[in-house]
Amino acid sequence: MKNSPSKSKYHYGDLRNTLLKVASEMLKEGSIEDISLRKLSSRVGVSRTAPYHHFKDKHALLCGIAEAGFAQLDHMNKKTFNNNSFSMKERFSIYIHQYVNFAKDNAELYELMFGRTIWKQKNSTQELKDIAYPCFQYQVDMINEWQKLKLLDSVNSDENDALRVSQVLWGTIHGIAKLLIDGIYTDVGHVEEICNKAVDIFLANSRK
Amino acid sequence: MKNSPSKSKYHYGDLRNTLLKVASEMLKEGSIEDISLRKLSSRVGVSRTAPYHHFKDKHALLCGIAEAGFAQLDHMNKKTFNNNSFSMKERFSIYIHQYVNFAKDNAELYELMFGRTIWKQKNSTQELKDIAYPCFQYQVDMINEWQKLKLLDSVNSDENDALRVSQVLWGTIHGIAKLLIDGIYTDVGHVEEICNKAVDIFLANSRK
DNA sequence: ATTAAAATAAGACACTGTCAAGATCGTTTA
DNA sequence: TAAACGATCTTGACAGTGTCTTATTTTAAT
Repeated sequence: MKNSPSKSKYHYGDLRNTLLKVASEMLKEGSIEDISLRKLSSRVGVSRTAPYHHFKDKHALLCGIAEAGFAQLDHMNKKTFNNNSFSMKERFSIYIHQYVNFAKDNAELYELMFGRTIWKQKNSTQELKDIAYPCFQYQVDMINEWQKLKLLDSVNSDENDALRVSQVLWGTIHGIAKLLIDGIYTDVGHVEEICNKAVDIFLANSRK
Repeated sequence: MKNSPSKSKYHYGDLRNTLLKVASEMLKEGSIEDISLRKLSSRVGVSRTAPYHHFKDKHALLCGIAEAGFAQLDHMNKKTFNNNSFSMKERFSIYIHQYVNFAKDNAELYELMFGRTIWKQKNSTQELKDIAYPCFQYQVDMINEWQKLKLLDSVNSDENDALRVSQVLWGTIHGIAKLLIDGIYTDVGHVEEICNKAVDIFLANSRK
């Protein structure tokens, strides 16, 4: 009876992925705080402690959700950066808008990916780091390229300058995103204009 | 016996302020999540439900702590902006550095002031709004002034431009602060350099 | 002095994460 | 085939949380 996986009911099947999937759904419906292992378990139709056979603890499960988010974000960035139908200047603008909109449209997921819940405590899963760090790095690489193309300002005498610009730029888009999704910028309506302004400021020195 | 306030023990004295004070201490020792009403109460030496006569709920107490933070931040900003011993350009730079360092040195307090714990849910205390909103506004006002002085870029044709620059700048310093205190920028050592870079970028158009 | 109000406490409830001990299944081994 | 084993799932239990309700005590006001 190898072809009837749902016969026994005791062994769920692919519980790990089901938990991740349903938890992601819950994240879209409500906030991170609303996710409890007990509610998740009961929704999946399994006992409260069943998840502990697939995740070390709740924290590890949250890391698992964030992983998928980083894969998505990374893919999006790469697609944009390598899209030859736009000029580099356009791609830079698209990158900014896309990043902020990703955060806006997936607020709770973004909060999970870049929030203190995961990173503050040092117990971030190794699997998560393996996906997140390259994603971080790719953004730095993009900015390095844009600097080489003189699209972004760079001080050649300082070898750390590229890194500094990266850090400030990332800070900017991350900050805008955070102020939006945390409800401090109350009007979500002018996101595009805010992003346009950010693009202008960072491109300021490259417009002749 | 009106002059011996600590005689009865049943009526604490100024429990409200004591709770705020001790809770602030706990915030400096650990993280926000470590603050529970029960631990706080027992530390103050009072029953678990006593705080409910001075705060509607835990959320209101946290708002109370944040209030003091906003007062402190607002005072700091005003002091800097009105310090005639520095040029306006210097004051701008000091503002940036001071803001980020405030966040870095009071990480948990900053998290409370600008984090989702307070703002995401719409039940922020009116008292908090009355302190926070003017604090927000003062920063916009500063930036407006700097734009009028041509220190920061401004497009006169667009009346919303000043607001947009404000939003991007605030996003930048908020984002840098957040990436630092949430543990995503792992090296806190280069804060000053990052801030310097941010200053450079925003002042780019004003240096002739 | 009596009464009202304010402040504190204790009990209870529904949640939470997670540990320990048993139950059941599929797979491997002898 | 039978037995053993490990992976998976369940139930029970514990400590912790915020907060509601009810009772007690103190202070203030009349």
